[in-house]
Amino acid sequence: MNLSERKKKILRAVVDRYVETAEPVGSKGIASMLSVSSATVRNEMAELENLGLLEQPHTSAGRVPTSLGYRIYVNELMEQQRLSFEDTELINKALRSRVQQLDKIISEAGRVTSLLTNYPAYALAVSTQSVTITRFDLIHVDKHTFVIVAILSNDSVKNKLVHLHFEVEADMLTKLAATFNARFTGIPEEEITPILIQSTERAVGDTTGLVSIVAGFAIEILLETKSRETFLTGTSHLLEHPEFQDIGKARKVLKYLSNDDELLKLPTPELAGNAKITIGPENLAEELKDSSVVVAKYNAGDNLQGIIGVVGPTRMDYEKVAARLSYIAQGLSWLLSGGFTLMGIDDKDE
Amino acid sequence: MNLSERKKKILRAVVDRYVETAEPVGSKGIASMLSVSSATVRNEMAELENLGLLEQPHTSAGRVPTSLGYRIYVNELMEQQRLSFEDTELINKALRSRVQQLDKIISEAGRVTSLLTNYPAYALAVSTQSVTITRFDLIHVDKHTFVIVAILSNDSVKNKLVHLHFEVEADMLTKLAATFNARFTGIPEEEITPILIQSTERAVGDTTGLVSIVAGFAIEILLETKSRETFLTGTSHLLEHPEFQDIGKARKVLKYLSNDDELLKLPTPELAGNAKITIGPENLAEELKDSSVVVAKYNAGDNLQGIIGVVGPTRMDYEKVAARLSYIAQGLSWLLSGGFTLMGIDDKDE
DNA sequence: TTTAGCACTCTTGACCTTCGAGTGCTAAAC
DNA sequence: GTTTAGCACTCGAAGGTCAAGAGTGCTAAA
Repeated sequence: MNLSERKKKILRAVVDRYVETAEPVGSKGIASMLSVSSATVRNEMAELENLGLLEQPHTSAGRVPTSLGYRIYVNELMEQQRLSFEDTELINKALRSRVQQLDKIISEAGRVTSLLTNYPAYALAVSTQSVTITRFDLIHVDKHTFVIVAILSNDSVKNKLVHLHFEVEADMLTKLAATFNARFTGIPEEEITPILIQSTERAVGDTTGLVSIVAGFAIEILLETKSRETFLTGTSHLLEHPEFQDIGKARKVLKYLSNDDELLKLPTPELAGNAKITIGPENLAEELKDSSVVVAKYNAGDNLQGIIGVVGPTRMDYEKVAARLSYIAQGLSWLLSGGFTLMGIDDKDE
Repeated sequence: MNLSERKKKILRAVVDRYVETAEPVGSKGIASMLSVSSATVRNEMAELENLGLLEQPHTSAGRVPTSLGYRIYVNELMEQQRLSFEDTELINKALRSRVQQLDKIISEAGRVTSLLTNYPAYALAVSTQSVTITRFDLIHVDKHTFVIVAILSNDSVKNKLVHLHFEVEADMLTKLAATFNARFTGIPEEEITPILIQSTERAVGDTTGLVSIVAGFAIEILLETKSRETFLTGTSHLLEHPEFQDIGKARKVLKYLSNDDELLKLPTPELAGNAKITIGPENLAEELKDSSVVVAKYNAGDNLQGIIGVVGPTRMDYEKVAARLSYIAQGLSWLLSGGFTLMGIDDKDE
């Protein structure tokens, strides 16, 4: 869109002021900022309204940006904001927490996102590639107990402690592990069929159900890694914003966000680190037609990537939110894919 | 409290009706149920009001139960409700889901609780006893890779895949595991000191940092099991109830619930399975003085117990909520402490 | 092209009125 | 002594009116 410099300034001023005050902005306030008269501003505003960038809630009110107006603002007027030192420190600290479990880190990232933006935040982890088991180990603990350890193709490791009501020898477990390594590695969940299980039972001469136990575990963890994890935090922030004083609206959005399946359908940016902004009616979901979504992608190793995002009214400080989100996503990418640390060693900085 | 039969009937009727309609109940409606005149009911109601069990929002309105009124209702008038077949089936199905990870089961229990009660639900898992590691195994995967497996005193198993930038022999890992089993088992996190780590390094002649890696992992998981897990679901349900049409109230409660630390302070029932009800001002938290909390405890083995609960307005169908919550808590206890199943075998009923 | 001036529009909040549900009280009935 | 019919009374909810004020569009002058 080709706007004169003055129109750009006015649009920018309207957006900034409306974001701050949540009230329609009149020509007078803007006029003083540009040192022109209010009448001039009114004329310009009328043209911006014709272009579909501004609108009036009613004839005798000030102007409010339309979603198209926000779009222009985001595409052409917005600048890359630098984060304050306090903000980056807060983010770094949250991400550098001691517990290094994947889902803890991700949910923590969601928490800090919500904290820094004052909007509800969600965080997703999505595996992009089908996972298989690359190795089985069976550890004999005592006569009635052993541990199944499975190493997955995405380098995560899963385990389960099994109590038996019959006895089992370490030798038997070693043999069984070898068989599983021969027959059950490198195959997806769908190929672990009852037929395979039965033929394996015959092969090792198992009548106790041991094979079923281990195979069942294999199925379970493969299914589990397929499933996506979602975290939602800071929902109460939604109610702080005047556009959600209408309980009905707030409820609609909150309900939508509580549904994990819907969260997975939300927009996804192509590039990691860069924030993607979806404004009002640009959202596919009916429930979000009045809301905006800002998301950023992070990479967590070859097999996993994820999204963090916030949801709020279209009247949102896109500059600030996008900057924070990008930073957090970049931090996550770094932490999860490259920045391996020797645990317990480099955290003397607490 | 010693009430005449008729007063009990009237109190019960007022509570039931108010729970249903959310509007102050007048003498007329009650009168028809007891086949007396409205004037009689009015007299009785006036006495109930003197006793502090009912109150009027304003002079010319019907009556509403006070928190004391609800308390009497819960203590003396409420009956044990049986769940419908549909409800029990729904609960069973949710708890019997395929993925058997502990936190998944617990969060799922929260989800179904919220679904069945139409209130926000929370679920906590609290370990009651200090956990130690009972056994280490180090599995050699390839020259640069191995897996640490630690079995804990509460029968859970933790692991981590470690990539090294130097090479390591299987023999070394075997030796290291033996050392850790000798020195690091049965001790709490506080006793894994830098001094212990250094002396262990000298004992096995480790200059590569391997000992630090394994010890760091031990510290991490011991810290992690100490931390409590909380899950909150169904927050949007709160907004469905007329007492939370006031955004300010809703926000206060939602914000309170979003704080994990606060959730841990909520009331705890003594007996597993039995629901405990805390009404309005009985709650210690200022934020919940207008709300009620119903909680039930479940046991999950010797070392772990937890709470599931719902939060809603004092105008709550305590009978229904308490029954559902007890059932879910009992189901969880059974599932997590006793009812071991051979995974992947007994779920043909899907 | 910009600006001062002015009539016009529309929301907001204050204030009033009406309506009706429900009450408390009194006196009569059982 | 208890119950009930009757009636005056109270108070909130809903709707209507009105004045104030913010902001606009338009016109005509600078």
